[in-house]
Amino acid sequence: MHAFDVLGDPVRRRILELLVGGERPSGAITAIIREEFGISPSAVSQHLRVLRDNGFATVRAEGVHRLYAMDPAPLREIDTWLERFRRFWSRHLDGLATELTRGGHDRRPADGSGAATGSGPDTKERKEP
Amino acid sequence: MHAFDVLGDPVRRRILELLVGGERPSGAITAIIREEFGISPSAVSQHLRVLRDNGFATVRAEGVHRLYAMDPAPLREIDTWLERFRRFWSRHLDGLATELTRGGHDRRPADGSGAATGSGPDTKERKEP
DNA sequence: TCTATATAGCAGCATTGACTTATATAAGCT
DNA sequence: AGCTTATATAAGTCAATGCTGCTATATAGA
Repeated sequence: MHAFDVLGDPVRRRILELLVGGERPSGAITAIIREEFGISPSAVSQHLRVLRDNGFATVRAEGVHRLYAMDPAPLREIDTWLERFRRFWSRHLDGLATELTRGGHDRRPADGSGAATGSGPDTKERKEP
Repeated sequence: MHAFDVLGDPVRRRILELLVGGERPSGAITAIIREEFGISPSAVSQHLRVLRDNGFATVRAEGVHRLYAMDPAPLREIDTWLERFRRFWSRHLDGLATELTRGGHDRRPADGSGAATGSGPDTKERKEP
């Protein structure tokens, strides 16, 4: 599952937001999510699993409780991916306008052979058997 | 469809990467994607639709061609959402360690009543009928 | 040891999403 | 007008995902 897919779910995003404040026991997370989204503890547990399995969170046991903590690694990757687009909104807006108009018309051979500006697909998880 | 769901698909991510270089006709995009992912033109068209419908891209007709361009708005929103997590990896790594340990143990009442650090769910698209 | 609490895992069902194939619309050429 | 190219839409299929309800495991305390 790709990091973006993990973040596609509002419950998982919310859990991460909760973990920004630091470690929390599964039970506390479950209580809040249950109240806000009205889903079962089992469902929450499954979301926690997805977060674990994809490196967004780590767990450690303390007695009966499982303490979840955020692991920023995947978010950081996303941040990196966003980097290439950032020039569209950071810096001066003038620069943006220039980008859009100039790049579009004549810089693209549009024959699809050469490597595109994006220097290659970021992931080829699919097809190409 | 949430912005993260849109980006969950590798084909759509790739298309956006292609659009960073500026406007491109549907045909050119289709050719590249077809080659890299091996999917039909129809499938590509459907991905373009998703990008349009969710504000990631805009189109303008020029003769028979449809020229697609990136619209950075949704990516920017994502960038904003990431903001609250950024302290985990930017700045000095020392700061991170501090965050993790300190926040976890004593700052959380963990009773689920008070508003969490995240000041509320970011989206409640689900449940709560 | 027996019971209660905290949490994870599994089976089954419903929904959603990504493809493919077939068809429609529109521009441009002859 | 009729044909071709470029692109979008419709219908149908299949796999993946999220949820509920049930069950399993483990710690703590009586």
